[in-house]
Amino acid sequence: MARKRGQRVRAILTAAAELFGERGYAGVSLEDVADRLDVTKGSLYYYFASKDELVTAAIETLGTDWTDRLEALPVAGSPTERLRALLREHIRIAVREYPAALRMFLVPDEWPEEQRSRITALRRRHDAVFRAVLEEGLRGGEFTVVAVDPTLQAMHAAMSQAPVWVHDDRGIDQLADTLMMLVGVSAGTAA
Amino acid sequence: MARKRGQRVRAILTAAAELFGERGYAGVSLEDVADRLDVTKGSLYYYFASKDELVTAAIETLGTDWTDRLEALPVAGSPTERLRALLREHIRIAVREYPAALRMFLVPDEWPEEQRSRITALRRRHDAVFRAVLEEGLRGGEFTVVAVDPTLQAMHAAMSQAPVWVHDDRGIDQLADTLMMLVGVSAGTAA
DNA sequence: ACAAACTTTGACTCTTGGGTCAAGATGTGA
DNA sequence: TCACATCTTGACCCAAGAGTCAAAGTTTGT
Repeated sequence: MARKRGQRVRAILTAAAELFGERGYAGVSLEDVADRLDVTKGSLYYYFASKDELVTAAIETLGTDWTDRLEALPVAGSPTERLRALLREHIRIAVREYPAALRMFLVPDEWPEEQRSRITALRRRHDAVFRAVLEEGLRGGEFTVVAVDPTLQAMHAAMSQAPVWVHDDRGIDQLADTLMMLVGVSAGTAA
Repeated sequence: MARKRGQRVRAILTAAAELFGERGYAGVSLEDVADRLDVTKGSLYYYFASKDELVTAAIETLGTDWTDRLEALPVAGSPTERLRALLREHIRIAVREYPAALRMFLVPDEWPEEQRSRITALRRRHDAVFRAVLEEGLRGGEFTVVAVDPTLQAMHAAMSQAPVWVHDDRGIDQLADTLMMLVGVSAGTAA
């Protein structure tokens, strides 16, 4: 009963996340979402009070899943190894599973105010995973950066757009290695 | 006569580029564009057959203008100096004038073939400016990269998203210096 | 001054999309 | 089987926005 409802909600959120990821907030109608689920628009309103609410929930689900998986990576190894593993995994998820999710996180200005702040919160948690490793590497002298924030922002920007031009494992590794340059670690270096 | 028409068209494209740059394709109506020019929507249809056509032309204007400005930068100096200048100028334009340009360049996926190829051509020309300096720096041993393409892609991704989190001159400089790390040049180094 | 060409208007059509809701369909439990 | 709760539907409302067009306004050349 309550479980069934949960599954239904989940299915809706998955469909919504895919579509909004592909075409952005204004580019997707609730009819589109309903069509993909083979139901009618009215049905969606039984579960969500508005388009905004649906979209917020969809982003939240996607963002939470994503961060969970990054946090689940092994904590062993040097900062260099761990950062590289994080980058690889992040790019892999982006490329393989949410190839179009980028627009969702990319375009906060377009979204209603309430949604914006929740996305920001998600991002912060996501960001913290990378920040922790980066700062550890800095303390240990393993990494060098101009400043922490722009470094993280640049990493995320590049990873978010990766699906546009990265398609195979080699591309994933190359991009991860390229981004390691941002912390002053060259590809050959096994610090 | 023909000149007058050209000026009018340019005025429309400028207004359109600004608006679409701010809020994206779906977020701007032709009424919005008309309002900014103190004319009515019908008037725009005298110059452009459709919203798509207007937007494509606006993107072309924006892209051409942008690349022109990068190409106009002084050619003197080492690759390091020139690349840094390019990055700074690019970020400055993105942050100050076309905060949502990225969005415009991402939309084309579903657009008609003709418009898409024009935009692709723009991108290639834009990319070539950076590629030339990067390759020169590599030949001279000044730069080190994992691979040229992911490096350029990462740079552009970061710069395109800069408007989201960069707001002042200090941020612009920091980001430019951060991106120099991608080619193996640390902030302090004046190669 | 006048006609021809050019430009702008505003009212109009049509479609799309967010949101509502009463009525029907499908369970679920006793 | 009956009653109650849980979905689902499809018709409907309303607003916004793309696109059209005849008529009015403005230039321009002669």
